[in-house]
Parts: sequence; C-alpha cells; structure tokens
Amino acid sequence: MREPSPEKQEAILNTALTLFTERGFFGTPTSLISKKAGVATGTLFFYFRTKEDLIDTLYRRVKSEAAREMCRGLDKEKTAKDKLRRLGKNAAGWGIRNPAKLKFMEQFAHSPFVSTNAHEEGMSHFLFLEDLVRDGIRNGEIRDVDPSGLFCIMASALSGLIAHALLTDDPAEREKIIGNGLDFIWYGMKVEE
Amino acid sequence: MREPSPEKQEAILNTALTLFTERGFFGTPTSLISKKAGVATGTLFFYFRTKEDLIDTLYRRVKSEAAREMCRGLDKEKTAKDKLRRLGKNAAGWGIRNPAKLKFMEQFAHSPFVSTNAHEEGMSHFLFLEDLVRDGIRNGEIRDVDPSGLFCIMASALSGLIAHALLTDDPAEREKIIGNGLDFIWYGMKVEE
DNA sequence: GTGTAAATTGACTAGTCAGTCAATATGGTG
DNA sequence: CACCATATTGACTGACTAGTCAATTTACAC
Repeated sequence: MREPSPEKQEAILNTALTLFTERGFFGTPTSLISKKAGVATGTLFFYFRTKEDLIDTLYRRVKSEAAREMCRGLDKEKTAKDKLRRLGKNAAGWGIRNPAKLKFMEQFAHSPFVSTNAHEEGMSHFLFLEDLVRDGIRNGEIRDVDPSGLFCIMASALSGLIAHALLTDDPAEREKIIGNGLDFIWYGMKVEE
Repeated sequence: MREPSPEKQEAILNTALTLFTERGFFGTPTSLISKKAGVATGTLFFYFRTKEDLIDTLYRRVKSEAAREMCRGLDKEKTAKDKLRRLGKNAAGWGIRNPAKLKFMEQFAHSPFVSTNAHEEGMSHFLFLEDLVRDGIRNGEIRDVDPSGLFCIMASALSGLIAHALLTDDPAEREKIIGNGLDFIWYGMKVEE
C-alpha cells in the first residue's frame, strides 16, 4: 500500500496561501495552484475535496498558528501591562516573520469564501485575549470601559502597527516602531494617573 | 443627438459597489451587475471600458467622498485634540451611514484589482491627516514620535472602532462606543501630564 | 520478484466569464 | 414630421474554470 504524502499536501497549502493573498480566491484558478505546487490537477482534488475545502483548511491552520505564537510566555508575566506588551511583541514578531500568513488572515478574516465553521473555530483561539483585558480592568490597571470594544480597537491598532513596521527592512527601526506603537496602545487602555 | 444617461451610470456603480463588497471582484460577474442594475450587458461596457475600469472609478469616488466627509468643519476647531475628535466623529458618522462604502474601501484598499493610479489618487486625499498630526507634535499636544507611524495606527484603530460600533443598532450605545474609542486614540497620542 | 492497494496523472466535460457587434430604439434638432 | 447621431440591446464568441475519471505509476507487504 501507498501512503498519502504530507509534503505534497503541504506544498499545495503553501502555494495556495501565496496565490490567494496575491490574487484573491476567485482570482486563483486551481490549475494555477497545482501547477505552481508541482502536482497534477487531480492530486489537488485528492487532498482537498473542493477549492472551498482548501481555503478552509488553510484558514484554520494559519489562525491557530497565530494564536499559539501570540500566547508564548504569556503566563510568565504578572501584570496586565506586561502581559499585553509581551502579547504585542509576540504578534508583531510573528507577523514580521510571516507576512504572507498575516496578509492572508487579514484578507479572509471576514470573507464569505471561508465557512462559518472555520471562522468560529478561528475566533475561539483568541477568546483568552478578552479575558486578559477583563482581568486588567478588575485589578484597576485598565480603564473601566466595555472590554470587547477595547479589545477590538486594540486588535485593529496592533494590526495597523505591524503593517507599518513591515514597511522598513531595518530591524532596529522596526523595534522602535513597534515599541512606540505598543506605547500608543497601552496609553490608550491604562487608567490615568 | 442622444445624451448619455447619468442615472444609468449611477445605477451600475451602486449595484457594483454592493456586489463587489458582498462577493468580491472575481466573484461578481459583469452579467450579474448589469442584470441587477436593470441594463443590458452592452450598456455596462458602453459606460465602462472594462471591469477594471468600473472598479477603478468606484474606488476613486468612494475614497474622495470619504475624505470630503471627514474634513467637515475641521477648520472650525482650534487644538489638535479638538480637530482629531471632530475628524473621528465625522469618520464614524460617515461609516455608519454608509456601511457598504466603508466595507468596499477596507476590502479594496490594498487590492491588486484597483490600479496603482487610483490607489495613489485615493491616498492623496488623506495626506492632510499626517500634517494634522505633525502640527500637534510641533505645538506640544502630541507625543514626539514618527508622525506617519502614529497616523497609521490611528487610522487602523479608527477603522476597528467603526466596525465595532456598527455591531449595535442602538444610537446611544453607538455614541458611547465611539466616545470611548476616540478617548483610546487620544490617550494613545497625547503627551503625558 | 510479484501482487496490489492506493497515489498520481492529465485529457476531458459541462458550465461560466469578459467583452463584441450588428441590429434596434430613442430623443434631440431643424 | 423626418433625420440622424448615439444610447441600448442581447445573442454570440473564444477563453477559461472547477472538478471527474480511466489509465498509469508508485511503494510497500509478502
């Protein structure tokens, strides 16, 4: 018997990731994906039942990887301030190391091509973030306003920050941009002295 | 002689706006646009040379309308703080009154289907915003960090804020969300006391 | 080796798309 | 009214697409 090849599946997923972000879902023919991935059309449909199944799998993977990376060492930090800063640095670091994945997530976060199921599963990985904000409010570090609103603005600001940091190639410059950006976010959230 | 009908052109543009935001560029056949707009296929191509030409025109229009609305009464405000707050309220108000246009702008702001020309023309309407931040830094209201970075995060935060405000139908609730969000943005920018 | 179950192939199908064009309808003008 | 430039129509074309499937190759078990 022959075994399915994880390398081929991976090649298809990676190629699709790049093409989808560059050209959009409908703008990317499955024929182009299989060609660039170095497999036949039929092979793509052996590993993924439909084109929708392909983007769904991609979405689930990228979203859970992003969440995993953002949590790194979060339990080592004590205060909400330190936790948020670590989180922000993790997110920025991952985004800068994986610009294509970041762009894919932004582009398909509200896309109808990704199934509702996959969207919900994706969101579930990030629920801990809202708890983090809630804890900060409870112990008086963060201003007492609607946590989900705060979390939402924070996420957008962070995403804009990473996009801006990606414009430069100089790592030192980047570090500075991210530091300033995280300051902006923290000053926006903390209680005034 | 017969004159071109602005109403027909408008109908095509409005229909295309809705369909593009709902289904994406490649997901929307020109046949569907013309059908829903109540004209024949040929008429669409009489007013717009290609499908690209159509989305380009749409992008230019929406972007310049958004910029125009955001500037409303800005010169009446004296301080950077007041100018930014007015700007934020204008932006939020426009976004809430025109959710489809807002979604269109977000979706195609970095899209390859819109020509580079149209993108540059779109950006040019918002350059005054960076000057506003620069002025605020000069007179000591805003923290002295890279203005383009500050502007970039501010724009993302604002966009996230509007998206979040759109989730509720209650105008009072909305007002509160927007107020809180604009506080977040201002605390992020201002110099500390 | 040999057998075999499963992976891989690519020509193929039925359907869809952007854009064309010859025919027709329309409205302004004199 | 009659004329005519032009706005409008929709059947049509050539190109392209998601997904199929019968034929072929591969890798593992014995």
